[in-house]
Amino acid sequence: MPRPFDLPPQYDPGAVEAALYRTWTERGAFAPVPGPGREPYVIVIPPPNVTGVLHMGHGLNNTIQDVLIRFERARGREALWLPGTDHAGIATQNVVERLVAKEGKTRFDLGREAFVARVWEFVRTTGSTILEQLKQIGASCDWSRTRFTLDPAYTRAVREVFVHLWERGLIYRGHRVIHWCPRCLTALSDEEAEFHDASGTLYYIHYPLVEGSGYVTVATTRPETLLGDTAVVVHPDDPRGAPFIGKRVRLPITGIEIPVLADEAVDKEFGTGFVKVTPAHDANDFEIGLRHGLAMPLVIREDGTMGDDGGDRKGDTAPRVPADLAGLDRFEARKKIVRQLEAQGLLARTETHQHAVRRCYRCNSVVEPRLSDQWFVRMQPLAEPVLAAYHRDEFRIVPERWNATFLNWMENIRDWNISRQLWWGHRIPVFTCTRCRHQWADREDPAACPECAGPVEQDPDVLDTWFSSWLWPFATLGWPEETPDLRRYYPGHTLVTAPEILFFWVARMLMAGYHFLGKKPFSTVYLTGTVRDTQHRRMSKSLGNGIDPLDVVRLFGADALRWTLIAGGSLGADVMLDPNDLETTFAPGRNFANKLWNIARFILAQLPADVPRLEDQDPRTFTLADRWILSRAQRAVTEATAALEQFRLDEAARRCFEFAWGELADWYVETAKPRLAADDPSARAAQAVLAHCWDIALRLLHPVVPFITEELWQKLPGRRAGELLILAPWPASDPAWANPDADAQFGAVQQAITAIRNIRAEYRVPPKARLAAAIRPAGRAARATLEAEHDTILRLAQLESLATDGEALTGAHAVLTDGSEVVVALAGAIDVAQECRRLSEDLQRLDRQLEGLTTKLANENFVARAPAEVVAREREKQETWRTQRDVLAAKLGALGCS
RNA sequence: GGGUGGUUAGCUCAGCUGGUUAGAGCGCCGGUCUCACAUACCGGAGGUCACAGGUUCGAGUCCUGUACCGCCCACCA
Repeated sequence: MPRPFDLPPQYDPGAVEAALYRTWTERGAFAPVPGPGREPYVIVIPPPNVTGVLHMGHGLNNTIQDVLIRFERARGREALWLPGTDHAGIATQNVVERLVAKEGKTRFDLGREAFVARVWEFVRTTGSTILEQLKQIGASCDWSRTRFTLDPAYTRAVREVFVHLWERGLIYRGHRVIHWCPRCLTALSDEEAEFHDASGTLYYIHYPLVEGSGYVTVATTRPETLLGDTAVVVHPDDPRGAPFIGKRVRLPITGIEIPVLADEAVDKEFGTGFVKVTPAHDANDFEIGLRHGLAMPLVIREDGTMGDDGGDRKGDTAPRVPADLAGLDRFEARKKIVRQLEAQGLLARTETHQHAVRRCYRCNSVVEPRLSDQWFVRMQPLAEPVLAAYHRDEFRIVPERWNATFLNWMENIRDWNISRQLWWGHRIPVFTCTRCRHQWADREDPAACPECAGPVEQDPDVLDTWFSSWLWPFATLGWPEETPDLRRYYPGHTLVTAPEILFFWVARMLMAGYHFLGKKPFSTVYLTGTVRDTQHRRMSKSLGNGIDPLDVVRLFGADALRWTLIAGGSLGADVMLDPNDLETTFAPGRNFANKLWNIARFILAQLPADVPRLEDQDPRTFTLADRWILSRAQRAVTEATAALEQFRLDEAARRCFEFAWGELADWYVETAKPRLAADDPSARAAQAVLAHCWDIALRLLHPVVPFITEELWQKLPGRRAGELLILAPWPASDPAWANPDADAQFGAVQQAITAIRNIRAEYRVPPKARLAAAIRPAGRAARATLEAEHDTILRLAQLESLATDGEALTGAHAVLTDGSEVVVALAGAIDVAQECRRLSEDLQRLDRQLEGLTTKLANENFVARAPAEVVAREREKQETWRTQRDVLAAKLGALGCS
């Protein structure tokens, strides 16, 4: 007799999630628990920007990490998920600069010290926002170990690393053309200057010869840089160049004379074969300039406006930027110069040109190549140990397809520009004596020059943000101190991140790990996909196609969000979400949570306070359905575990979903209802099986949908007080419960029920009508099963009576795959023609299949070459189908069908 | 230019080492408020697995090529 349900029929995630999360944290459930035989399992979070706001990319990435950490925690590992934030130099400075701009000021108005204080103030007030948001999606990080890349201890690590590299000659001052962002006013690394395809214009410009009347024509996308040209080059083998090499040409606009030189770097196929050389504003031209000892005048200033700005002028000291162009933005100057060229008849022609333009990854400004002095790290010595370790299989990348990309970058690694002309970040610990010019890197701020005791000044620049993030796997654990955490939790295990920071971060962490600790930082790199909209566009704020994960949490619950992200996309694949239809996108997860809620409402109403234990039941009281669902549970555990071990989170989620909803709720619960109402050993057996399987389902599903499962697990009777599902052991796969016979027999029962339901639907039998039916079993075994399950079939197919003794009935027919025959009595309702059509369609389909199969089995090659078990399986199938076919054919004959 | 991924039902995707009648969710059609759940239940329709070759007894699955979409890298200005 079911008790009244004291839970509402709808699950309200908003009412329970916050309290559950509080319980987990209060009980210290996220902290790693050391113990005998417990191996650590460590994930370090990719630290979000301290100014960041949670977006779907974070949602995906962190849900994956949470699933993995909860799985390993349940498996008994000493699981640590270490959280924290990144100071994100440029990004954070930009945010605060914008705030300051609202007050009508620039950072220069405030001055360095006041501005940095302002950033700190901002970070202190808003810096934990994104971590709080992570809590809302259920992230089970050990918050007691939260780190920030500008923490004092972390800063010591960064400084130690810098000085260490300096002492080994791996940091040097490079004088070359680097990427410069004229808006952020800083240098950028190669990785920070991203290529964007652009449709530009290729301008063909005449450079008149100084002597005589001819000219050479160059092609360029950047006419404004001609002010800084110091040569024209042509390939030495290019016959077009021969008459001009060694001659001098006159720059348009300024009239400055420059030489025509030969250089092999020129591509003869492109443009006119003549290339203008602007050594101070183009990395290639810089190389050419070096080879030929050219002057390298800077003609674009740091802010992107035109102007003489020094450079390596050598003997060439004439002003290069005319007064009417000085101070103009480079793109304005381009237009003006083009007009002037046209006016002077020096613009030969223009054509549209597809090319790639580098833009600042933080503000999207077009980057200006610029001759400059910066600090660089020599990367090759750091890369080599990582490559060697890669080839020893010490770590791996999933999905594997990223290996080629990773290797290509590592094998062609370039030195890393680490200095940034910013104020927010780790100040570069390089000091210079203003008296004797001695320069050194120091772990402590020196009071005076160690050489001459003269006054010292520190390098004004800060380090690239990534110069601190690359230490994340060990600096967060206390390195360079030999802390217990460092000993215990390094190396870590799984790193989950987006592929776009494979070079920025992942590769460099590997290099730092091997260089400074001699060991890998993690064993597996899991590269996630990208979250996109239905048009496959990356979700971004600027496109306005983003979905706020917190909106989803509010509308559908954190589990719904997690479900869609995990079950919706496979390993490393992009996840497509529809920002215009949140309902459709997230309903599956919400519906599933609600389903679990209602399964629980039912089960809880069936279970007494002292839940019968499975092992206390007499095995003879187990029904076919009991044996079947226990067998399915065993399979679910095995398959879900295997899938998670292979990082197939989607597969695990779907398998558990099928177990809970498709197998447990749709079939087992339905078969068990009448037994549960009784008070006898069979009822107790059903209760024990139900409780057991439900417990397994909740444990299996917990990593993906932690809130609803914890909430429902708390309601299960018979647990020790205070136990938490998050800390409950992962279910063991007990092979003793595997039962292929039960699988097959229950499958036959399901088929019989479905066949009868099918007939009812086709003949539009009202659901309330109870019909008579008969089954003629195909054999003795089938008879035994169907007779034993008589009551189940009767109830689930809504029958009045069910005969299994071959009683003749008039009605609608179906033949099951084993040849068992089903007849549903439909006295007046039967339309013989319709019946003939239904059955003959079945027969035709079967004949088609049988024909294919017979051909296959008649093929000597197949029988000889296919594995014996495959052949045997096909023979068995043929046997079954023949039986089914014969029964169908006989039935058609009996009905008098043509 | 090099590398790499995708193309399976109207939509979003599974389909792992080639071997049952290619699956799921959503949507759609028909029927049900059946005492856990209408965010549900029952039944159903819907796919020449992008295209063309090839390997094989057998190909959605392996190979080659083509087309389209995407991502990464790259010093043709």
